Formats: sequence, structure tokens, C-alpha cells
Amino acid sequence: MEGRSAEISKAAFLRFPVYLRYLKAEEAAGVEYVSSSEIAEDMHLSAVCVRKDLALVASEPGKPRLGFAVKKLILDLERTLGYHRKTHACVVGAGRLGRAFLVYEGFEHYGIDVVAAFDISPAQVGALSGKPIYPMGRLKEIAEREEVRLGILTVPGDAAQAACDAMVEAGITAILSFAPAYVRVPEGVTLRCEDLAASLASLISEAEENN
Amino acid sequence: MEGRSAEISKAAFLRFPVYLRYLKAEEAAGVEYVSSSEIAEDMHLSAVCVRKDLALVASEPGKPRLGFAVKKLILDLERTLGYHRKTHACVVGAGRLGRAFLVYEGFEHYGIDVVAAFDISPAQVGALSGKPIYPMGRLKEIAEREEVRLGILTVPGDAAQAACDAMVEAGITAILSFAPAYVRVPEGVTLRCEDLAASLASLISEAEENN
DNA sequence: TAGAAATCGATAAAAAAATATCGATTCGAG
DNA sequence: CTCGAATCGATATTTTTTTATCGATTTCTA
Repeated sequence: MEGRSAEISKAAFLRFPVYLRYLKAEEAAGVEYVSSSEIAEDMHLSAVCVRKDLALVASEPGKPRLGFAVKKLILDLERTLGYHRKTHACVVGAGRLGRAFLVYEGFEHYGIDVVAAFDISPAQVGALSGKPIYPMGRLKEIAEREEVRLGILTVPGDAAQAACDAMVEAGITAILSFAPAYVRVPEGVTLRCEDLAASLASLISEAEENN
Repeated sequence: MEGRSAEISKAAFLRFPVYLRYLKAEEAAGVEYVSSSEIAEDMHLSAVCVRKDLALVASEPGKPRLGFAVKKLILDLERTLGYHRKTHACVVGAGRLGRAFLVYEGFEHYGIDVVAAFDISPAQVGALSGKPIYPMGRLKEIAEREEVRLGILTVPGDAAQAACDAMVEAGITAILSFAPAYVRVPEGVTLRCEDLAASLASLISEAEENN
């Protein structure tokens, strides 16, 4: 809670990355100013909602008749979202999904540096695109040395809790889990579970309502 | 909107998969009954919220002093979430992430069958664990033949819009995009964007507040 | 067998979020 | 240079979602 304005709603915070992506597309298209009503129409939101959201992040007010300066707004959003801050991350579980995360280059713009992966199977140990894959036994040692605070959990469901415990033990305080299992973490550790299959299934439900 | 009770809040719907996962863990542990207060404590929710959520899906009321029957509740949740319905899906973009989706076996329990992947590069064409990878040119033909209605978009950002257009053209009506780009879809097509990097970044922000 | 403890479910209140309304401002056309 | 059109931002209202309260019910224990 060291934030700036300290009153950004949770729902709005979730919309910020979407605005950011939209604005970058506009910037790439050479647009200099964009109005809240344009954004609202493109993103299927209400214009009032957009204005309210942007008021939370914009460092300077929008100009009547013109709207907001795209470049400036992008910087403001990135600042609000904390993309300037550098964080070291690691992947636990070097299966297909884990390896995809390990070599994905898109994290840099978000201040995230995936420094290594870990796997329980010796067969996976080695490196990929210059990123090392270590045995699980070295997790604590390397996570502490590299000051890794973020962990991406991509192990099978039955290995999830044990892997999670090892991450906590290694000093990791934020975990994004893709493991299809319910895991527990102690107080002080932030856990978010992404259930890709459930996400797909809910998307289908949503699509069925839209027809 | 052919739903049963027609008044399930959006926020509650998002919690359902989490309940389901929790309940399956309890079931695996041999628990027969679970109370809303137990669930609430484990999941860091309020007991009232849990009761209200469960009232939306449970086919029979909870028993005082005992709680809800775990097995029954699991079935109710799966029914509400539509996991019985079978849907064919395809992956567009057979990079590392796309191939991970193609061979992932966890979709079956959710009624999703990933039948094929497509890629613009001939080098990727072939098969993986018995799942075929076709050139993009065959998307429409195969999607129509296999009645594919769900598409998983895992191409680089600059290829996203074109790939998305091809999917729409092929009759796909629900798209889950992992491409780091803003894409537009016509009316009638449901699009959900998962920004993994942004998700990670927001997790970091959340973790920083928790300390 | 009877009482106590703990849960459920319904109604009510509070909080949060989205939406509507409206005057003030300012750019651009005539 | 002036007028008009369109946007912003602030206040107010509605809607949605979460939390609180309380009597009724039922299992477990003594």
C-alpha cells in the first residue's frame, strides 16, 4: 500500500492492461489523440467508465474536443501498472508449458526477467535459448542468489503442492499457478491460479449466450 | 440465455471453478461433507458469500450441522459450468505455447477436444502426440469439417489480427487469444484476451501490497 | 431421550461499481 | 473573430455485489 492515489478499484485495475494494449495499437497506427468515446466504442465499454478509469491514471487531464494524448497515456498506464519495476522470476516445471514461459521474450516490457527453470526430472535439465534449467534440488540456492520473488508453477496436478512448498521455502512470495490442482500457501505468499481449461470452458458458455 | 436459473452473477460464475477445484481436493482426501464456513476459511472468502454461491448451483440444500455433500456439489458445479457439453477446439499458431495446448490432456474433463493446430510456417506442419498440425490454408476446410467452434490463438502479436480474421472466416465463434496484441472481431464472435505478462505483472503488484 | 452446538437459508443492510446527467471548456469551421 | 460541436470532469443515481443479522433446522453428545 505504498501506492500513489490509493483509490483505484479492483475492477478498473483489471481494465488497465486492456487500455494499454489498445493504446499501443492506436499509437502504432499513428494516432496522437484519442477520446474516451472512441475507446469506449472499440472496447465495448461505456464512455463514462473509460473517462473515470483514465482519470485515475492520467498525469494530465484530457483536452475537450480532442481527448487524451496517446503517448502520454501509455506512459501513465505503464507507470501505474508498475512495468518499470524489475522482478526476477523462475519457472517450476519444465514441461511444454513451462518451457514456453522460459523462452518467451514478451515479459521484458513488463519488467519481468525469467532467469531459470527447475524440474524434478534430470532429463529436462540443461538449457533452452540460453536460459538454464536446473534440478529442483537447486531451487532454494539459485532463487536466493538471483533474488527471485516470482514463480510460475507449471507442474502436473499431483506435484503441485510439493513444488509450491519448495517455492515458498526458497523465498518466493508470488506464485502464478497453472497446475490443475488446489494448492495452499502460507500467509504472506500471494497465489493466483490460472485454470486454462476452465477459462476455455467459461468462454464457451459466454459465446453460447451471445448468439 | 438458455440457462437454468438465469440469475447467476458474473463474479460468482468466476468463483465456481475455484470451488470445484477445492472440492475435488476434499473429495480426494476422503471428505464427504463440507460446510460453507470451512470452504470460506480455506478460500479466504466470507461464509455468507460461499453459501450464496452454492445456493445458486446446489441441486439439494445443505444440511444443518453437516454442510454440503462434496460429491453431489461437484456434479452440480460441473453441470452449471457446462463441462458435460462437448466442444471441438483448435490451436492457431504452433509455437511453443500453441504446441503445449495441442498436447495438453487436461481439457477433456472440461468437455473440450483440441482436434488440431494450424501454423503459417510449413516447418511446423506435421503432428505431435497424434494431434495433427496443418498449414493455415487448410483452416477453413478442416474447421468446418470438424465443426470447430473454439479457437486458441497463440501467434506473435503482429500476426494476430490476420490469424484472427482467418478463424472468424472459418466459422469459429469463440476465441481465446494469448497473442500480445489488440485484435478486433465482428459481432457474434466472442473474444477473450489473456495477457500472461500483464497477469504476472499485476500479481507482483498484488504481492507487494500484501507485505 | 433431551439439550446444546453449529449450520443453513432468507431478509436486510452496506459497500462497490457502473451508468446517467449537466455545466464548463476548447478546438475547428465558417 | 465568433459560433457551434464535441469532449471533459464532477456530482448524483442506479445497479450490482458483498457482507451482516437472525430464526429454523438438524445432528451429535451426554
